[in-house]
Parts: sequence; C-alpha cells; structure tokens
Amino acid sequence: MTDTDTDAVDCEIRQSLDRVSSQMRRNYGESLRELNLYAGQDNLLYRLWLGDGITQMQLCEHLKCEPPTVTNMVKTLEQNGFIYRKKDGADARVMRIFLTDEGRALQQPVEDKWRELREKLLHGIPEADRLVLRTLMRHMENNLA
Amino acid sequence: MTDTDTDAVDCEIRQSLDRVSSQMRRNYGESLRELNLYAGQDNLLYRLWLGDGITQMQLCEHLKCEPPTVTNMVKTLEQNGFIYRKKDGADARVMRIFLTDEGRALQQPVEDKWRELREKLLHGIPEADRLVLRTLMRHMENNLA
DNA sequence: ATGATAAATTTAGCCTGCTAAATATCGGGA
DNA sequence: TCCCGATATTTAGCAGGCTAAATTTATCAT
Repeated sequence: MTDTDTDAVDCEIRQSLDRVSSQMRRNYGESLRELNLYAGQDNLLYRLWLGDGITQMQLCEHLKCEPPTVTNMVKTLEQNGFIYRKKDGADARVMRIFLTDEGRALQQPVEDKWRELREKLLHGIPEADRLVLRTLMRHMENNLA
Repeated sequence: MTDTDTDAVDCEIRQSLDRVSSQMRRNYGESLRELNLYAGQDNLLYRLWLGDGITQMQLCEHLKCEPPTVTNMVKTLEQNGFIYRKKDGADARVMRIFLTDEGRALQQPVEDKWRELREKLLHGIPEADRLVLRTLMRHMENNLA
C-alpha cells in the first residue's frame, strides 16, 4: 500500500467520524426533545443518576467541558425542573447539584433513547466487528486524551 | 457471548463515539482558532475550495445543516473577510458565495491542521485496522443517513 | 491577624446548531 | 394578468460550547 492510499484512508476516517458525530447529535438531539431535553444534557443527568449531590467542578470533569458551560446547563436544567442547586455547608464557594423527582424519572426514557440510537448506529454490524470497533474507539479516545 | 455482554459493548461504543467526537471538536476547534476560524467553518470553506460561487442551499446540503445555520456562518465568515456574497443574476432569491483571497489562503493551513488531527487520532493503529475502521465508519454513517 | 494566592462559580460575549415564523422572489395555472 | 404554492433566505430566540475577566470564598504563609 502506498503512502497516498494510507493518507486517503486516514482522511476518510476523520471525515466520516465528523459526519457520524454531527449526524448522531442531530438525530438524538431531536429525539431527546420529546423529553424536553437538549443534546448534552443527558450526559449531565447521567452523572447525577450515578449519584447526585456533586459539585459543578465534578460535573465539569465528567463532561470534559469548561465551568461556564456547566453553569449554563445547570441553570437551564434547574429552570426546567430536573435538578436543584444547594450551597455546600462547609465551603460556601461550591454548589451541590441534586436531582428532582422529574430528573430521576427521565432515566428510563433517556436510556431507551440511547438503546434506540445504538441499535440504529450498529445495525448490520456483526458481533465480532463490534468488539474490534470498541477496541479502536478506545484507542482513539486515549490518543485524544 | 451473552446478550448482556453484547449490550455492554454497544453501550461503550456509543459512549466512546460521543467522547471522541466532542474531544475532537474541542481539540481542533482550539487549533483552528489560531487561524481565526471556529469549528465547523472549516467544512464550509472546504466545500468552497472544491469550487465556489455555489448557493447557500448547496452549502446546507453539503454541511447537512439547516438554512439559518448557513446564514449565520456565512455572515460571520463574511465579516471576517474569508468569503463574500453576491446576488444571483437569474434568480434574485439566491445568494452565491465566493472565496476571498484570504479564504483561499486558509486551505493549506487548515489541511495541515486536519493532518495533525488525524495523525493524533490514529496514532498507533496499524494499517490493517484502519481499513477495518474505515469500513465500520462508513457502515455507521449509512445507518444514520 | 493580615495579606496574597488559589479555587469555584458567574457574567459577558462570541460561535455553531436548532426551530418557528417572516420575507422575498419565482413559476405555473385559471 | 393575477393569484397561489413552492423555493431561498433571513429574523428571532433558544441551547450547548468556548474564552476572558469578574466575583466570592478559602487557605496558607508571614
């Protein structure tokens, strides 16, 4: 295989990854709207379903985004009644984020959407290839970290 | 392999794809800013490098996004001096988009950024696996379309 | 104890994206 | 010819995401 071929493959992978990710976001952003959620908010809630009462900085780390982004997302989710904020007793700088009952109730519906999405995404890809794909995804994830 | 294992693999793939795509966007959004560009604008310019003077609707199709998004991106890129808009002679509804010299000059630097990005992304993944990955990416892309 | 530094959050102001609705123009049929 | 539906773009307003800078509170060394 020539260098040119190699390059062409690499190009295609990056472009395809770009298209898949934006298409994925568009697709399930749309379906999340049926639950009164926007794309990205599901990941924040997911972290809270694992255990709430955490700080905004912890949410930043989990979402791998900047503090102002969390401030805004938290504000919106609070306005929509899915979470609430409470000042930490020991350290007045930190805000701790908790789920409301409505926020908790979203877990099952959101997980259903995720399942739908990944069934659509992986449809027709055999088991063995999915294992390979997982390995390659992990590899790329580590490369970017 | 049990159904539960299968499900776990699928979950991981979707999550990893999510993390890779947001990390990728963050990474190269940052490096594009050195060129006075924002993530996403490079794709619009790419279409123009293939041939400019096209309409905003054609840009929509290429970017797979909605008309208002193109209106905004075009406005910003015009203000920053990379493109200019010109009314179509035959049909007064359509705007045709052209590259300025500055816009044309971005091609090489942007392609360098892309190369850097894909080298980082695919580092350590052997040729054979990249071919498999390309196939799988294409498959997922078709599944979402 | 005080004063400087560090950490958590917010504010302001961008950008890509979206939807819903308005505007402008084109084209075909009665 | 005139009107009506289709097409291209824009406007308004919202969301996630970013950076730079401000604010509040803690902590640590002097």
